[in-house]
Amino acid sequence: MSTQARRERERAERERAIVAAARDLALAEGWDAVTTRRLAAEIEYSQPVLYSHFKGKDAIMAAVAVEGFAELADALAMARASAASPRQAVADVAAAYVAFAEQRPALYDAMFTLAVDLPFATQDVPTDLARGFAELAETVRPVAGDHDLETFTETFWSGLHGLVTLMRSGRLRRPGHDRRLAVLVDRFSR
Amino acid sequence: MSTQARRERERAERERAIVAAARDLALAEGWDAVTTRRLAAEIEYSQPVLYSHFKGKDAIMAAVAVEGFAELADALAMARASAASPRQAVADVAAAYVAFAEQRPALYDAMFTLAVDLPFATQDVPTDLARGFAELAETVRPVAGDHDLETFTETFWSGLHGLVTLMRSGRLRRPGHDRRLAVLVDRFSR
DNA sequence: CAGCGACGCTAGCGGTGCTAGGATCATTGT
DNA sequence: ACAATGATCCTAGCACCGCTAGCGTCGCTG
Repeated sequence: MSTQARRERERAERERAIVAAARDLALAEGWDAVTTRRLAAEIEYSQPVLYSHFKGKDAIMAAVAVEGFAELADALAMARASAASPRQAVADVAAAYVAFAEQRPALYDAMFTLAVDLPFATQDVPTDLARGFAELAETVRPVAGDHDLETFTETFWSGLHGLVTLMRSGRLRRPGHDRRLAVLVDRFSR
Repeated sequence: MSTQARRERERAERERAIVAAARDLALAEGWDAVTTRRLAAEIEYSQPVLYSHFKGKDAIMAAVAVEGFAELADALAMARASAASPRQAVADVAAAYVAFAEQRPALYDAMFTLAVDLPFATQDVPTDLARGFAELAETVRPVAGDHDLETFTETFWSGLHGLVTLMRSGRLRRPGHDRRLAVLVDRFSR
């Protein structure tokens, strides 16, 4: 009976290895470089093994994204906790959000621009994603005025997301980024 | 000598047909359905002909995107011209921007999320794109306060872009969209 | 120890963007 | 008038993609 336990452990370990390999490869060379063949080679198994763990490549990307949600939530929480004032918290959290997206572009893509098939605005959204959103909401709560907090937070989030994606895709030039972020924070700090 | 003129005319016509076919196919079935083979079949030529007109599929998408810039600029200009007040203009232009993205999602994708290789923040940006940006800038000029106008416009644009992309990728629910847009407009109207 | 079931492999399917090479046809020079 | 030249467009194919069918092997169970 213990051999079965070992097999299950090995299987879980292999699943972790798949997600880790996908994540590392995406961070190093972008998602285009993450093919099922390379992934299989990386974990030293054959290609079909991937499909005994995940429904397809999208599901693997979704798993990577879920890991990213936890990291982002942590980063936002840390920025909020160490801010001197509520208004400063907005600026710090915004900066942390943008820094996360800039330092882990592939991770950010998996979370917010690719892999559409993971639950977002439904009932069972990943808890770490909800945590990140809650961090944003608590951050802007003191400056939301009489706006609906959820709506206000979503709009602020959209502003951050727009800045990140437009800059990373070359639609906005790198210099000026700090000023744009400052404008956004200013507009959402009343 | 006139036969050469005819050939050039036919060639230009064929190039227009390629872009039109790509555009129609993308609008009808999304960019995933736009393959070089289907495109070739659509224009009733063989696949390699595409490559005598464009460097690759990305270049075809870029051509479609450039057409889209003209449409967007027109839509924004019309919204701005018919607005009753400067503040109303901000709301109307924002609504026009979002409506454009919602009604022509494939076109919007080509313009702002895919096809990275077209000139954006460089010297020779497509004139229609510059026109669209100028429309945005003139719209927000009365409400920009003492912010740098270009920075202010870019940030407002980012907010719109974020709303559009997050909603279209399922990260934001459809209901609440109007309220989010209202919050954004409110924040950027002083 | 025989039978069975789970597991992971090889091989392959239908598709992608893109290109090499040859055939065809109009234009040009003699 | 005819041959050489050049442009034009097609067939065929390359290397790769995500994904799957089917088989062999190995270990557990009766």
